[in-house]
Amino acid sequence: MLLTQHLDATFAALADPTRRAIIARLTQGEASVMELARPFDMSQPAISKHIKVLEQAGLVSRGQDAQRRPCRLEPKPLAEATSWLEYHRELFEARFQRLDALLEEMKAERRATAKRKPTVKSRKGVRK
Amino acid sequence: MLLTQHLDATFAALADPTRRAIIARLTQGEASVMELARPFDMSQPAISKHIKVLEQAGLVSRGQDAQRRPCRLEPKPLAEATSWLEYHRELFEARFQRLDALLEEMKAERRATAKRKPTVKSRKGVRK
DNA sequence: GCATGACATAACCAAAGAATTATATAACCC
DNA sequence: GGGTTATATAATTCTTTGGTTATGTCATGC
Repeated sequence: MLLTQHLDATFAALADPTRRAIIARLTQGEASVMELARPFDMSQPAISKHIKVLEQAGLVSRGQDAQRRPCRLEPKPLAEATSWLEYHRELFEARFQRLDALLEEMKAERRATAKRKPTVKSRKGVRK
Repeated sequence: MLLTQHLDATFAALADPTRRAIIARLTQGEASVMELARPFDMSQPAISKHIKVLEQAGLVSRGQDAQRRPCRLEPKPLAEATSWLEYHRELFEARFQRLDALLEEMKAERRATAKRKPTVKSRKGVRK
């Protein structure tokens, strides 16, 4: 599967509060479906479905322990999601620093050429 | 709004490839709806809807420039999402380190009490 | 004032998602 | 083997989502 589809599945899985709570629980170690279901006011099949979503997104994998199917957290998709966010946040920050630099530059420029002519029209929204 | 609802909205917004592409574009600076729409084989209203989703999640805010409504990226929701992921990844890692320690401990124990009696039943899936 | 360009809104549709209840499966325990 | 426990699957319902086309709005520029 492509990275973009991974991310689709991962972010979609993370978009549900029940599923995030399940993930949070699983950071503390493996748990069976029943254990995961306990805190929620929700039917067992509903929890099973949530787990299936997490599993299909690769966020969770499962073992076998008698009748139990213990769930454990898989770090990779979380890492991919984090990585996407970090990467774009950095791009954005970099842009901001360039903007800062540009603003400084413009300020200097303005000092140099002060009051040559009035600005034509004030436009809100800085455009590239 | 509660943090959990923020996260619902943010992750849901991030779960769509078109919206992630829009975000990626916006790391490079503001853009109008038309500019954002250009790369996609999709109607303008479709893009407007995606932007509305991003806006309602707080990921994007908009200015006014004549008839244009330039979009810019808002870093806060991205930061919140990243923070949630980082936090839980750390919890998970910590757990892993404890598990490592435990495994070491058990290994030592096993060396000390070697072959006292055979294990009762092999159970797959480590339970807490 | 009127045509144009940029965008939003409305009405609609198909597909996906989140829940339910009822039922099946499958391993254990006596 | 039969009851119990853990979990999965099926059928159903309701809502949300992601797209469409058609139309409305509003600022601009001639």
